[in-house]
Amino acid sequence: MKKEPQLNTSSVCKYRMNAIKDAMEILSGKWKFHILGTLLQGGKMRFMDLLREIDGIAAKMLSKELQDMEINQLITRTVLDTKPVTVEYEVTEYGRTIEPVIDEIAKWGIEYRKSLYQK
Amino acid sequence: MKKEPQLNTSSVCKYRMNAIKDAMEILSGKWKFHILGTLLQGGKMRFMDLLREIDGIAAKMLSKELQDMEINQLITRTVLDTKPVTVEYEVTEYGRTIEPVIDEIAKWGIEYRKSLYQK
DNA sequence: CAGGATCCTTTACGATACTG
DNA sequence: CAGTATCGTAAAGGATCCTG
Repeated sequence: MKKEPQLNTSSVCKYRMNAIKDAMEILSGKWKFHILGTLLQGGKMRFMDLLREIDGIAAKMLSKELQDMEINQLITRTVLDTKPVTVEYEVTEYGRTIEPVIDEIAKWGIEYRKSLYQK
Repeated sequence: MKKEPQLNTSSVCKYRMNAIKDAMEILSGKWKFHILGTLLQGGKMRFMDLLREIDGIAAKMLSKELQDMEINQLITRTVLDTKPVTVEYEVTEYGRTIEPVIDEIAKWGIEYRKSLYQK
């Protein structure tokens, strides 16, 4: 009796799985995709704009997430010399590379919502 | 002088953003994508298999995330009548609809890793 | 306006030990 | 093997007040 050739899933796709893990290190959290999505389609936005747009987020969380994303170069933060100050947030070119991911999530989310109403 | 027609970003894309929010309600957390990705390419897998595959996860977390995902019908849990018991986890057809999302995350993660080494 | 500081509650997450 | 129980830390999340 022949033994099945063992398909070693352990090593074959570790690379891919580590990539997912690394990606989630940057992108995890309830709000990152939401903020990024909002910013991607809103262009330059101010703190208050984001706070209004993003339903349910607290100022503290928004502030913290924005800082994270600035550190990771996904967005830029620009302070304009007005009175009172204006601060603009914008997605960087690098941040834009996440757009396909967000598109897929949005697509899935839309279908998911549909399935909820069908039940 | 003509005034630009105001593109009302507030309402136009609320739908999409809510979809993202809903999706993240189901998929957020450090491990969901990782577990799902592992299970997608490993087929039927047992608890210990997953624990070994998924680097860094604790049994408690794995157990909890699996329960969540079972409730949300992303995976099935099958108990086989052996001694000691065998439990198999498998992605449902519905769970498979998340594959494109995971593919995009993996793709992005791979590029992200590359960019790390270039610095 | 754009937030930080403070206080408090609730989840998320993790390590270790134990059970059917 | 497939988990649960227990305990502890760290973040998430909310409310209110404060500052340049």
